[in-house]
Amino acid sequence: MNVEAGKLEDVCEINFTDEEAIVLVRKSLSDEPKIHRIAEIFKALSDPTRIRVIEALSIRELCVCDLANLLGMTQSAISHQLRILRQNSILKYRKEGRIVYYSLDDEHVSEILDSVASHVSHR
Amino acid sequence: MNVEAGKLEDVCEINFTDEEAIVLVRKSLSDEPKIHRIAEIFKALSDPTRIRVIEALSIRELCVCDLANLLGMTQSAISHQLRILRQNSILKYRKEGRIVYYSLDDEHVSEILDSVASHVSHR
DNA sequence: ACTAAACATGAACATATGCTCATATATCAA
DNA sequence: TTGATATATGAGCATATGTTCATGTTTAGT
Repeated sequence: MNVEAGKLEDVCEINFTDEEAIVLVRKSLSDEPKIHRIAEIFKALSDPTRIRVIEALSIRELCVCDLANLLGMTQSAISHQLRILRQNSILKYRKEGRIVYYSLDDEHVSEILDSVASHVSHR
Repeated sequence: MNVEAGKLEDVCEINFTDEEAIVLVRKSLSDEPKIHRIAEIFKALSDPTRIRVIEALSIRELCVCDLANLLGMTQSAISHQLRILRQNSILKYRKEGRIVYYSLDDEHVSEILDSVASHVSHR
């Protein structure tokens, strides 16, 4: 089919909603880069291991070793996941000698997680 | 390596943070089913197409046909994505003859999206 | 009853994801 | 300097994801 997004051709034969309204909705959509950035953030939060990491770090900062210990995973696995969270500005870190301490970069993230957690709860 | 999650063995040779604190953090983590459910919700929100759908439906309800038209995608592709959002209680729908109108199941979702959108913006 | 329209869904395929394993880098201790 | 520790990262592999294509289901119109 491959309809271009900008043209508003008929996909179905009959247009049930008025075209004006659809044009309005289209204008309200975020631009592509922003849409992708938003999806990326959600993707960074879409893994159980990474949720556990965030929950843990919302209590206190922890080093990689402690996180691996706490979650019963290898240092390598945790380190890979930390990189994803770091790259999405969800975590920050500080080095103290050989030890790297991770913590939440922003309380905002904690709020978003709580928000989804409560969404999950009352259903 | 394969350390068990419940045991708190040493992953690194030295335990830098006190064990008491780690035990406390562990207790504060959500249970496994809830963690997975939370990750699932985030996963449902982790695709650009689905973000566009949600943004559109946050303005007004739309039928599958309109959504396909609006986003320049095939009816099949949209339908598959709608199923994922439906199954995660993010969308609801009502039938009117052959037409199926989709809308947000909960304004909560819209708030979460806005929250992440603003998180993305000021960086 | 028959045809067509609106939507749903299973199979297939290309790509992405998360872990393991091996190894690299950086820092501390002796 | 040498060896050990804490962390990071690339390659590889099994599994998951998003789209297309073909087809099924339901409803409207004639």
